[in-house]
Formats: sequence, structure tokens, C-alpha cells
Amino acid sequence: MPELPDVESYRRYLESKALRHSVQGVEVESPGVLEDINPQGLGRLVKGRRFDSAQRHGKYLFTHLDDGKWLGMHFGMTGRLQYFKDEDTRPKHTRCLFKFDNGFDLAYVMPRKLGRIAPLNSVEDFVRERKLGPDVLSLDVKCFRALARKRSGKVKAWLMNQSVMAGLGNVYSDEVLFQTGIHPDCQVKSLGDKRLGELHRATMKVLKSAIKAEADPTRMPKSFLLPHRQAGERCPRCGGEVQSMKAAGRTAWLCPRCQKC
DNA sequence: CTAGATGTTAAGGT
DNA sequence: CACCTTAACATCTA
Repeated sequence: MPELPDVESYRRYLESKALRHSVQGVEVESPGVLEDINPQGLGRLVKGRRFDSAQRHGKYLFTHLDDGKWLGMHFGMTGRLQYFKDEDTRPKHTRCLFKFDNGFDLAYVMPRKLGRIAPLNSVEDFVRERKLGPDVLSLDVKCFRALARKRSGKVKAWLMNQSVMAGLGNVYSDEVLFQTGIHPDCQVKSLGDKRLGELHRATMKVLKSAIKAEADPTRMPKSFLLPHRQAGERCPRCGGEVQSMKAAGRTAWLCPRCQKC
């Protein structure tokens, strides 16, 4: 589920596994995932180079190459990274593979081909060009309220809009709304400073807990709605049945008893 | 077999 | 202009 907590987990995974070793080669199994570069170009970009750090902005991961360039990765709906040694354990749906000089490989794995890998020279420029808002974790309550006053519309769509703030998707926007008892269709305009403060606080808390759990639903706090986003499941707060609805083109899950406008 | 799934973008409607 | 919904992308699973 590559929203902010998932991508932050991938960033830490990459930092712990794949830094310091130089890249010997690249295999591109699905050229369609490459943007602004072809397989040959990607080879030229990374061969002989090392990844020496990794940054995240919203749902994007950026790895820094030791000659100053960057590789940006987005994970679509199903992407992840896997570091492995034995060729027999090469993951299914590996779309791109980085081969290191220590014999290990880093696979960019993505069943549905909705993510992209792109070269870039500057993270700041990339964020500006893609019109990404500030990373959600960087927002203090003042900024959060200021963003809310700039737009109208429904709160779930607002939270998921990457050009407002970057990082929340369908799952975690549901979670922060559940934690604050706010209905997804609630108008942003109708939220006062107090509600916005609560929403900001819950957002930080949810994201930090999820990162701590390495975005694994089975390790989330018991109070989370996240593992109960399916028909027949019960609200962890009131025990009532959870409900789904369409919001911003996605399926939102909520507890109709706990969440009101 | 069919419908829907964590994302993004474009296109069309109101 | 601002907002809303839908479709498309490819593949797996309920």
C-alpha cells in the first residue's frame, strides 16, 4: 500500500540494504515503467555509481547517486522494493533490477505497472514541476490550517490531493478521518480551528504509528480502522458495522456512527 | 466470471 | 474558475 508510511519504510529499507555498494548493471524487464529515460540511459546513469542516500517526499522516493544525480521512484498502487541474493528468489513482477557488486540485487517490484522510475537533477525542481504540496510530515498545525483556508470541497478529497499536501492516499485519509470522527464528505470550509487542530494532530500520530509498524496492517494499533476496511467488519471504537461509500472516485471506509459532518 | 483494489492523469460534466 | 466523477493503465484476488 504505497502511501507515505509505506514509502518511508521502503526508504529505510533501501538505506539499510542497498547503500555503499556500487551498481554493476541494470535489468529493465518492463521499459514502460521508465520515464524520461530508456534502458540504455538508465544503465549509463547508474553503472559504476553508488546510491549514497535516500529521501522521500510524499509518496515519492529519491535515491541519490554518488555523482550528484537522482533517481526518483513512485510505486503506484502495488509497488515495493526487494533486496535479495539468490536468483531463485527473484520476485515475480520485477520491473527493474539493480545489480550490486556484492552479489545482491535490488528489485523494483510492481504487479500493476502503475509506478514510474525517472532521472532527475534536483528534488526541489521535481517537486515543483509535479506540483506536489509539502510533505505531510513537515506540516505544523499553522501550515495545516492555512492550507485548509485556501480551498473548499470535501475533506477526504482535500487530504488526498497531492498538490495540497503530499503523502496521504485512500487508506490513510480514511484512517485520520476515523481517528477524528470526521465524515469524508464534510466540507473543509465547515471545519473550525479546533477541528483542524485535531485533524492535524491525528494525521501526525497515525503516520508516525504506521511508520513504526513498518506500514504492516497486522502491527497497527488496535484503535486503527485500517485492518477493518471491508464489508462485515466492525468499528474498533463502537463495535458497529463499518460502511463503504464512494468519495473522490475511490472507495472510502468509515464508521457512520463515529463519523459525522 | 466479474468486480474491485493502495495512484495518477486526462477528460468531461456541473 | 473550482469542484466532481469517470475512464484508463495491468494484474491479481475475492
